[in-house]
Amino acid sequence: MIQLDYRSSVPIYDQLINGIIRLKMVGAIKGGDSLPSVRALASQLGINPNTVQKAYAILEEKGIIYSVSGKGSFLSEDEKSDKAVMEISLGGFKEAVEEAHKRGISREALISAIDEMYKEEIK
Amino acid sequence: MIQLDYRSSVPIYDQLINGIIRLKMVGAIKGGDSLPSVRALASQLGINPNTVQKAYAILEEKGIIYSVSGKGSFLSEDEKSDKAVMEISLGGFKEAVEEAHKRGISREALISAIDEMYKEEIK
Amino acid sequence: MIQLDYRSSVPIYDQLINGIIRLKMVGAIKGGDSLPSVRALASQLGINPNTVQKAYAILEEKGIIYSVSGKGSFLSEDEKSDKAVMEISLGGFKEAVEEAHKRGISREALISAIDEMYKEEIK
Amino acid sequence: MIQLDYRSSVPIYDQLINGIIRLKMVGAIKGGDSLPSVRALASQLGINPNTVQKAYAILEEKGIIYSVSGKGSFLSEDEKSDKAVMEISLGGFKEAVEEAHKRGISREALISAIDEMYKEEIK
DNA sequence: GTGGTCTAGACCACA
DNA sequence: GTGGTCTAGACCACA
Repeated sequence: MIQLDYRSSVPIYDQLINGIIRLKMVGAIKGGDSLPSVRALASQLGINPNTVQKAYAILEEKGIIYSVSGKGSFLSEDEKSDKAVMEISLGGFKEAVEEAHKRGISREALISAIDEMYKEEIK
Repeated sequence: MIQLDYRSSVPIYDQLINGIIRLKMVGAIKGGDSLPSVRALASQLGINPNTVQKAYAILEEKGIIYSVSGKGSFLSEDEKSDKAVMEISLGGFKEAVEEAHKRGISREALISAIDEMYKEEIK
Repeated sequence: MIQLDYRSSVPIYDQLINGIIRLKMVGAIKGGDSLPSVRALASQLGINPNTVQKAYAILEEKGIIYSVSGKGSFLSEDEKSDKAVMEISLGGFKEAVEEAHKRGISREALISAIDEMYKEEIK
Repeated sequence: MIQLDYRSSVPIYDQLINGIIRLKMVGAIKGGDSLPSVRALASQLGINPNTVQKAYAILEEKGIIYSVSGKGSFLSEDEKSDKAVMEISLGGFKEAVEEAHKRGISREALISAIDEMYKEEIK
């Protein structure tokens, strides 16, 4: 299930993208699986179909899913998809590292922050 | 000096905040130092005074700077300030770690990404 | 045999039309030959008979095939058919050339692109 | 100026993308130039701002333009942009060549079609 | 039913 | 004013 945070400044379509990528990363869904239809997911989450459409379109453009008109949307199975998923997953993290680096935070400080968080199972 | 990227999707006022925090982190400025006036900084960077004002207001709210009417703005000296600086600096990073963790990315994968980036001096 | 790509954004009925035209272009089928019945082709390809019907209707409209009630569908034999086949085959290509020309791409750039692709046996 | 064909099956946002790329290819606009605002272009063309927004978003994603909130949209100046423009420009043409190849049309037939069209200055 | 496109119109952050 | 997001709702081709 995808959990949306309407109060977040992160756009809903981005949260959707993240949610689907997360489901793939943790193995809840895999290549070839069909995704809920645009309308079904929209009504299930209580959001507008256009918003789901936007998320699906971006995922398709990245090669992570493919959509067939009149049939539905499916998770891609090829390598390219896995690579794209990994890239996006690490993308946000890398940006954060870059930002931290710009602020003069040392490699060690970052690693100890990670250790601390993983030790407490995050938060 | 603060370098702005007008093409970035990061708001200018956020870039300003980041810039001032960075200057403090790397020791270029320290507690008690005076900051340029809103107008001076705005004209120096060629941006709108409102934007500088917004950045200063947020920094003041966090306790990182303080303003004295008719005198100007100054970097705070107390511990609270240092903590706030560190918190903001690490804040975005921690969120990214949490997101990565949710996606099932291992601690090791994150650290190796950091190592790779610091080795190449970021990017 | 006609190979369908269900993931393609090109409609199935268009792929069918392309497939039949290709078979004629390469000489695998020729004027007078009978085509599989709508139902037979549909079941063989695992698609909806409506889709095959649509493809046949368009081919008939162009004069490339003709249907005889109770007998089936056949490839036309007259010149008009050959011309239509060529026209359809080159149609999309000519549009692309026109578009490229509008964009200021030179004749030479187009030809070198073709050479490159044919050298690598396309893609 | 960008000419739209509402009867075409090519989506309006794609026609917009093509139009802007064409203007860049022929040198009518160049790196650094500002584009009309989303709203201005929409009202000028008599279409919905969302449609222009979609075109701009895609162009930005390809690195061909960049948008600054509150400022406007601008043509990128870097090499990457030029490469993307060329790629998209030739992209449609290459697809057409591939399609023609699948249909068994020879390299020579394609080239003679090009020659014919360029001789008559297209159409 | 399914994805894709488009309009009309609102609201927000930013400059 | 400017880009960006989102909703509500319509219409289309396709299967």
